[in-house]
Amino acid sequence: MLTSYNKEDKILLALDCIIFGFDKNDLNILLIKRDFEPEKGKLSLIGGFLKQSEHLDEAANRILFTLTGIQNVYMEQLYTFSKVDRDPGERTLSTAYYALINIEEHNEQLNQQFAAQWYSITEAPELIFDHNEMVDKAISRLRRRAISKPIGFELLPEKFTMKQLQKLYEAILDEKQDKRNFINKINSLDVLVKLNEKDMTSSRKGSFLYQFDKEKYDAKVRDGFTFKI
Amino acid sequence: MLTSYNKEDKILLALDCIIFGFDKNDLNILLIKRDFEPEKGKLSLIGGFLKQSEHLDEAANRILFTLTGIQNVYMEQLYTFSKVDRDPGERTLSTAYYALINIEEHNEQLNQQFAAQWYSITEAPELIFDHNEMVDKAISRLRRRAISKPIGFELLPEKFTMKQLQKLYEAILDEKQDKRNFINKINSLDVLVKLNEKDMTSSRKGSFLYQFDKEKYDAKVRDGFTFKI
DNA sequence: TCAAAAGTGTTCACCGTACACCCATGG
DNA sequence: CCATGGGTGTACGGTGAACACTTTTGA
Repeated sequence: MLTSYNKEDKILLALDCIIFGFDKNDLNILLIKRDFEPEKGKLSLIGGFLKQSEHLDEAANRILFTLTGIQNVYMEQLYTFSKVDRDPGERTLSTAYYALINIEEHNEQLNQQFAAQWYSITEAPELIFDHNEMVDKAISRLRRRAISKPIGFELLPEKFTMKQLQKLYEAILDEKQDKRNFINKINSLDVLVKLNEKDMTSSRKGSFLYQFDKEKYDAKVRDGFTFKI
Repeated sequence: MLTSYNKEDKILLALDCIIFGFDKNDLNILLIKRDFEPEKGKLSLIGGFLKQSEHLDEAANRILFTLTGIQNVYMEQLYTFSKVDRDPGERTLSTAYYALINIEEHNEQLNQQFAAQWYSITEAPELIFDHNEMVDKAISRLRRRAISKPIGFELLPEKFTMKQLQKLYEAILDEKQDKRNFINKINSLDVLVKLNEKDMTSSRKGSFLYQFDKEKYDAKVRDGFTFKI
């Protein structure tokens, strides 16, 4: 029947995930020690190969789940890397995805069941292949997204303090924020619910907890609102 | 030697180009009537397949050149599309690229040697497969890029009038610009050279021609400047 | 009572936006 | 001399940035 594509080359398509987590002060990424050749023993992003009948988004979720037990998190396709010699083992392309996860919710299972470990992006460990390039691109993308879409909350617990939110944005944007201006800005966006509940772990006075109100945000967006930090 | 990847699936990787041109008032894209199955006779983006030992960027340039005779133009990778049934002929992925070209410089050869034809993006012709989705994504990307990077000039002749530049941005952003504010903004960026030369085709008085000064722009960027329209 | 973090408003400079008239020229 | 598009400046409101003191409470 359809024969027109027969002469074309088929290629191995890998998929690598840049998994971001936020831990009090720093943006972290999840890395594993590669346990097979080539480059066995070196640090690497979490990755795998696309299957014949699989959407890239599905593959990204499958690989993430298989290697970390994590599922149902924010993921977005980043870029497809195709340097001919990027993997010395064999010619592969790799489509990179990045994910945002709440570290607290996933830490235990990660440490116990899997070899994955968190590294601060400020340490910038050396990775195999073109994975450092992937991480750099992911960080830039995250920066641009985080100021124009409410995705930062994916990195925080459900309930968080203003201070935590500020620290998060300072880590993402790599620049200090003015406390009052930051809070004023967040409040003017009017997409958080202030809870009648305080976090008492950080001070005697305690600080109020907030929650992102997705319904309110969606309604405002339908009404022409744009999130902007 | 290295055998660890052997069991993985290999997949056909296509590449499609969204080629933008600007013609007086409208943003156009270059399309061809597909002359092979499946979907023979329908409108399609310009595309081809990635070869085993080829970088995607190279492939994009090769395909563009082969099907249009165009080379050395601005191109950027957009996204990799992977719906399992996106091509009814066979399972393929497609990485989309978009290109910006100066229509005038390329029009003749296009019309004569190739089957490619320009269509206004406002007409939104129906395309095969997921190509409409690709075009939509390319337009959004172009919008975001054009206001933060000086790529719009790629769509204009080397020498252009302020009016042409304004029309271009109106077409890209799909919104009318105020003449004085637009010119003020452009002038405040200070990256154009005003030539001692007028375009006499549009009025009795004639309008001055300008040129983008890439050296000046690069120098300013090194100095912390960011282009912003 | 004191140490430590939480919480809270105002002022000012700058930028984006709205807006209308004169100029130059060829026919 | 007139019709046509080219070219120019200002005033205002809103937004972003700088900035310091009071409150609460557990030890």
